[in-house]
Amino acid sequence: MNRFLSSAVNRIDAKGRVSVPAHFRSVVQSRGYAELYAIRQLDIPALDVGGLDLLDRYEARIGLEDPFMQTADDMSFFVHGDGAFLKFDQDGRISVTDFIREHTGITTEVAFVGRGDFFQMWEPSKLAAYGAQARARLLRLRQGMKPGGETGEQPE
Amino acid sequence: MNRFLSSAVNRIDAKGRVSVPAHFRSVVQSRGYAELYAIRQLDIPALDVGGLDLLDRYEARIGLEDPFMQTADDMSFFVHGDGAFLKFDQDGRISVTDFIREHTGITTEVAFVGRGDFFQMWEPSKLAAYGAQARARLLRLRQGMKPGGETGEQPE
DNA sequence: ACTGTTCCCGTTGACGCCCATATAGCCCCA
DNA sequence: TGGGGCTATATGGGCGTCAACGGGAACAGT
Repeated sequence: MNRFLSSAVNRIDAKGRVSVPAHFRSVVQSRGYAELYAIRQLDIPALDVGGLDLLDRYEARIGLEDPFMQTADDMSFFVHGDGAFLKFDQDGRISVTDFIREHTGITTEVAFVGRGDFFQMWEPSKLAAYGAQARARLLRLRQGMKPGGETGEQPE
Repeated sequence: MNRFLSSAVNRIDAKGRVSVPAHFRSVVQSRGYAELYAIRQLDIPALDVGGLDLLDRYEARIGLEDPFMQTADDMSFFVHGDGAFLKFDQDGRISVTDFIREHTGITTEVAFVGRGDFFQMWEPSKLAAYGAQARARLLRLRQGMKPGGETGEQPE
């Protein structure tokens, strides 16, 4: 399977390196990503990491904004100017730079979370908190929806 | 028969493995599932396990949302971040990882429950409790009472 | 020269592969 | 029809492989 799926927490060693989960590495390879590109999430202390096609997604988002507005310029600045490339060493590890630490609050451990076409890096406790919120939002959504929808409904 | 039906309880061995019931394995094979996709239920301590079409269904549902809204992000977070692939060993066993244990409370035994197009994994006593509640809800319905009345216990 | 990065090696623990055993159900055959 | 053996399933365990991780040494940039 070549989608980023599931999550894992790995430790950062004394030299500031962390192993990217083996499953994610194989996805990276099967997708033919030569390098990984990381972008800071706007309102969330997480990094989105993926191939260069990750940029396409963000550029599509920018395209929805009025190019004369400040928002579009801010977004463009953010996406194009505030990203970084991550390089694997021979053991499949990347080094956790200040670029990563500042935005995420990561110190000693990194939580990797699959997101389909990309994955995220989190500080584990912040991930847990955010996950609980996301879950609560989905539950509210489900209770507000009419039962008997087709595609996404759980048989219950 | 091509559906996941009936239920069984199997033991987890010292290495953290558990046999998937042979009947379920034959359904898996007849459906041509190469690997199993597992996802945590939102508000119930159980895992839904099925083929890739289960994942496809969820992703199709996500595709209906505006990809830049919170809801789409929450759904992807849930489907991809709270999902995982399970691999059979050659004897038809899967290993019970922390991913499974955390959400379900499974420790020494696993209850497998057929649900038609997928099956579920439960901690046996929680399954029994949930089954009793479900039965009670159905009974109240038949008697013309409102479901979820004051006598109902919360899932635990 | 110093600091940070990259390469390479060793250790440890988890997991997959393979084989063994026990038990229960089934079939065959006398 | 009763008994014996065969088979399939669940389960246990030995062992090799690989991923995560730690650390020494080579290397490069300042």
